[in-house]
Amino acid sequence: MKLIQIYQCFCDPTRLRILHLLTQTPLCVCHFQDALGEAQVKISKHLAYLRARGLVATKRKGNWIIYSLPARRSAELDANLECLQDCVSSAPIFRRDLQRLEKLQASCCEPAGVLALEHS
Amino acid sequence: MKLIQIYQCFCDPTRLRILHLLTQTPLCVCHFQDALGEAQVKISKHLAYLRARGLVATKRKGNWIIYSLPARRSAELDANLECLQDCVSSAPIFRRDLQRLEKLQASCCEPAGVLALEHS
DNA sequence: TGACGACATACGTTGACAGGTATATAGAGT
DNA sequence: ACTCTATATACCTGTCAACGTATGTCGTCA
Repeated sequence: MKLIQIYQCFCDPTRLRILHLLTQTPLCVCHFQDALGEAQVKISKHLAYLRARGLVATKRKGNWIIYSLPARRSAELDANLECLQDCVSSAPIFRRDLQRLEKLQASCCEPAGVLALEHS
Repeated sequence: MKLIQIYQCFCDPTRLRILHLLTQTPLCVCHFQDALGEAQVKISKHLAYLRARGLVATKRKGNWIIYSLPARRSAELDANLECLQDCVSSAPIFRRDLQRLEKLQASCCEPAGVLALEHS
């Protein structure tokens, strides 16, 4: 049951924060590290978890690996991501993540991560 | 984070089926047993799990214990239950659960379970 | 080719949870 | 008081996931 995998991915705070950022823009690992303030291993393993279940897609860009929501998503995933957005928009942790992300914009892997939308 | 608990509850197939039935009507344990075709222990433990996290409420009625969605629900819970409904309405397992439930209606704990809506 | 940076993976530990078997509780009816 | 029925809980086992530490991989650039 595909739905179950979605909920399994959703039931960890770190993964929820990751997915929340991804609904805004594709990102490389170091952006997640900085925006969430978590260790590289932790981020990397949660991303692998999400990837194994098809909730995120990857694309290499030089030294960096850009994570994004998959281009073609199931109706279930779209519905739940939207629902997540609604539930989360007011929560302080998620707002803070977003704010920190915005302050990073051009720092780390340059425009690569944040502007990947236009390039792809 | 309350949201996490919702997703934790949602990430097991049996619990998902239970919640799906509860969006239709309050039910006693034996109704779940029959509709889902699962053992009493299994149902009972998943109900306890849901109850511990506030996703369901209970009410004693003679020999039976009626489970229902809590009267006052958080916005998050409501949103996710609605989303679940949308995702699940076409899935065969869930349809089958509902059909089996309908055939049980007046059998087990009489009107107690299914009609609890009107009594409360 | 060698070093460095970004990211992934192996390994070990710990804790949570799913499932089953067996047993307890609690109300109803006799 | 005893019994029956509905439901819950204790205990055990296996699995999986979270986290940290250490190490591997793979591009890039000199």
